[in-house]
Amino acid sequence: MSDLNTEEKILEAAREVFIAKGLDGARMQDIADKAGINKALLHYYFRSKEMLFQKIFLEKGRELVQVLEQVVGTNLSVREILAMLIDLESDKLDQEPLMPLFVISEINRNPAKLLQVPEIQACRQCLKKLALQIDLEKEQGKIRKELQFQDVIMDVMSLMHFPRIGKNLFVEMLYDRDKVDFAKEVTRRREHIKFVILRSLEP
Amino acid sequence: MSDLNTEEKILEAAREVFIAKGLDGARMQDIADKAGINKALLHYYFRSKEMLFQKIFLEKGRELVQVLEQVVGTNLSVREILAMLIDLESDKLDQEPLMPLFVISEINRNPAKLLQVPEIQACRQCLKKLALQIDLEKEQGKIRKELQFQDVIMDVMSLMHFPRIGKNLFVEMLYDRDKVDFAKEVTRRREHIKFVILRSLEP
DNA sequence: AGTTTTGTTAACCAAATGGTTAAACTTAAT
DNA sequence: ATTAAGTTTAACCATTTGGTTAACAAAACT
Repeated sequence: MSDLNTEEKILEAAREVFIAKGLDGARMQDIADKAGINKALLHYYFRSKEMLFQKIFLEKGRELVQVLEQVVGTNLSVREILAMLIDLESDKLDQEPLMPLFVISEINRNPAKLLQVPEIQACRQCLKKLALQIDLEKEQGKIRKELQFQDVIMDVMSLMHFPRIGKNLFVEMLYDRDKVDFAKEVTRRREHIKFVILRSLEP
Repeated sequence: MSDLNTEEKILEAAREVFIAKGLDGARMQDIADKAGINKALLHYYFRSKEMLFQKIFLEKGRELVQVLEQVVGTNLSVREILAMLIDLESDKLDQEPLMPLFVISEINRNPAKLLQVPEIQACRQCLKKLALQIDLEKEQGKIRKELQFQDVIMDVMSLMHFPRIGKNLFVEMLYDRDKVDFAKEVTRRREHIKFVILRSLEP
């Protein structure tokens, strides 16, 4: 942390605190402490809590749809796209598993924020392409006719994100709290998710 | 609201405010206003914000695992149990789609809270029964051998909860914001989820 | 009817919190 | 060396917020 310039130190601390506590729970003093600087510097660099928060929220909002956008942009088959999506998204989530919970929580507190992430509209466009590709493969008999592309996307996102954001609950309910290595379980689930998703495509 | 006694009015208002804003974002004054009473009455009935919150959190924590516990307690086949779980849980979530987001967010802010919901331990026991039933049906060749019971549970919960808590994001990304009836989409998805889950069991 | 208990309110309080200010320190240009 | 600009800090301020108090009202009890 100490080898970063002040602005980056603040941003890194803000990421941690906002993601862990949310906008309401985050304290400017905590961010300053974690960054190892005086609280007034936060305002010197970012004017207000709201503006600092906005920086982080937009950044993480983008990240949330980035992989999806990236992977749909390729010219692969639907099955290849989905498998790639699962792998890349998993890699990213392993770094910051609670990031989607942060973004979704904040969107629910104030849905208008969502519209300030233009990448979501861009992603929308990309997804239309995927919808076409799915229609095509339906015609070719490769994908079951009843499948809606919205469902596939929601399925993949759900299966990847929800176990991570609900980690504590699932560890307590489904595993032996002291013995389980949940990170390993999540890694193992990659193949399971691919299996479930790809099977759901079969005609 | 006005036909309830004061204590129930407070609890109902607290449910709404805590679920919408979380512990940190909730204001005692907002709860009092929504209940139509003086703020001091909140403390008269529940001593502190923390204690009022605890009441709601425990109640909702219980509700989150209640259906699972109830349905696993029956003597049905695994497929019947899962189909029933999806139907009952959907009915409940239609009433309060953001409740799981509330519980999970608060658990992440303070994981120790989780241990104060004894129903989760009870649920744990019930799930062992389901695990045995799954093993049995694996022996009988009804379920694919590689399937782990933890995965089925996480799959069902994920597919049901995540689209609801991410509603705003999904509507923006996948649908025509102005035209879509997301409630209808969620209802339609019931059958889709059953399909995906039941297919994932097939040997 | 009178008295005690329970319920309810307005006014108030102390702590926390986001934000400001003015001075001090650092760096680089002149 | 002097100045000017940018950076950093301690002290301070105003507001919000959870919580308290004391007086008042309404039941419940005698």
